[in-house]
Amino acid sequence: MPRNRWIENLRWVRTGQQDRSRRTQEALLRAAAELLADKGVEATSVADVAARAGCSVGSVYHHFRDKKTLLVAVFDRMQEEVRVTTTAALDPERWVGASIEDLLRAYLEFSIEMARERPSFKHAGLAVAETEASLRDHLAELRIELFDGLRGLIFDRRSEIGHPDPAVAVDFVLEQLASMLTTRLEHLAAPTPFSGRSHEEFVDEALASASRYLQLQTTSERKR
Amino acid sequence: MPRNRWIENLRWVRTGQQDRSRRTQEALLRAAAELLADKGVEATSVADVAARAGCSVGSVYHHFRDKKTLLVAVFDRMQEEVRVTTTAALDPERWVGASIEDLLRAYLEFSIEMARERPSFKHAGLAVAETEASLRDHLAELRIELFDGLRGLIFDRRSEIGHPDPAVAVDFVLEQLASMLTTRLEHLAAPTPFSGRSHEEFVDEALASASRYLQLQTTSERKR
DNA sequence: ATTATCTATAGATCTATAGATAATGC
DNA sequence: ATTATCTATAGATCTATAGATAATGC
Repeated sequence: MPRNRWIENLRWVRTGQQDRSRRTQEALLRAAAELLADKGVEATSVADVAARAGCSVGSVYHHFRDKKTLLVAVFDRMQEEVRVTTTAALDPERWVGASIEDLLRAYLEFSIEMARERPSFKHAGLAVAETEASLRDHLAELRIELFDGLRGLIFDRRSEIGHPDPAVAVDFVLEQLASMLTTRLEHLAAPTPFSGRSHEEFVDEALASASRYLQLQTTSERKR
Repeated sequence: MPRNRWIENLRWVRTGQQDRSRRTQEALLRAAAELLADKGVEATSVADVAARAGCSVGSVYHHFRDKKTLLVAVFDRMQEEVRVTTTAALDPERWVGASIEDLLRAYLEFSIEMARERPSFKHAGLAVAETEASLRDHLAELRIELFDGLRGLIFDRRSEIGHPDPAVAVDFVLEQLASMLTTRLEHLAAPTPFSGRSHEEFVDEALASASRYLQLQTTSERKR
């Protein structure tokens, strides 16, 4: 137990002073990330991580105070990458001239792309977050940041929306798309009605659905 | 290792010959189900289960060959209840006179009701299934049975559907609703755009969305 | 007599540490 | 001289079993 509440969430990660140290630490974080993605938190032992990183168990504990600290470090790094990417993606400058449908399509396609590049990224994160409240909170903040940003971009274009209550409708559509992405991209996909179909077909139908529900009007329609 | 492949999936659960035995077995299954729902597979030890059931560790191993056999027994029982309920629910006789919207509403409301009654039912099942392929397969079969049944009932009413490709559209809607239910009813719900709103509001919007996407026509519209 | 239960413990992991050994860079 | 690494192992779990003890019902 830490002596006072000001330091109870401080986790010690040693900052190496030799080149060798940084290489080992990097190897450990990388190995841990891969094993977490493959096998989950419980099945990944410190000895496994050390072996995959090509060093000893003792060395792990030289760099990280305990196992949890190592896991938190892995996930913190992942989260930071996501945060930077999200912030850049949500810059309104990037979306000048885009319609709501363009925004939603970009959201879907980018999410699918990310899942293809790093298959178990999200799964590993959720697994670690399950045992560590502070990470769960960080993850929640990230999600809120993403959805707030998207909601804002869409709301700037609310003249396209014919639905009588745009505030409710936009939230509903975001939840709808996020849920379907989760189902579609999750680690071990169970069979679902649409799982046999291609990502392209999925994106098309998802946009058709959102478009009809929001009652989106194209620019030409609004001009009339 | 079993001696031949014909018995390699046979798991031994002793059938008690005394009343006392059946009571203990019942208590063990019940205790295990509760602990699995609360803490997940890895965090539930055999000693925990024994303690909660009010008996000893040795007794657990009298009834179940090993820990996995106990978990499988717990989940098998859950699955059987689900299967019976699903089969009864999908009987076409029950739905004479129902519209597609009635069917979808019933699906949503029943799912929400179930999750309220037995909060961690599904979560526990998925946790066990993750470590046991045969259960994963059973679970997949159950899902397929549910979706095939629903798809059939809806297709019997396809004259209500205005969407140019009803086969695709029905699959898409089922996936959409199933995904959103998963998001909404999952064990530890993360914050989502729509998570602050009531179940009633959710059901209304989900049906509005499905109805617009499928281009459902009411009976009176079709008569015209 | 048979079946069910309990106590106690062996054996397998896994986390974390202590102490010895090797590499680094001022 | 300092920092990083390794080897070996203590201590904490957890699964599963052996053997003794208690309850059941023919």
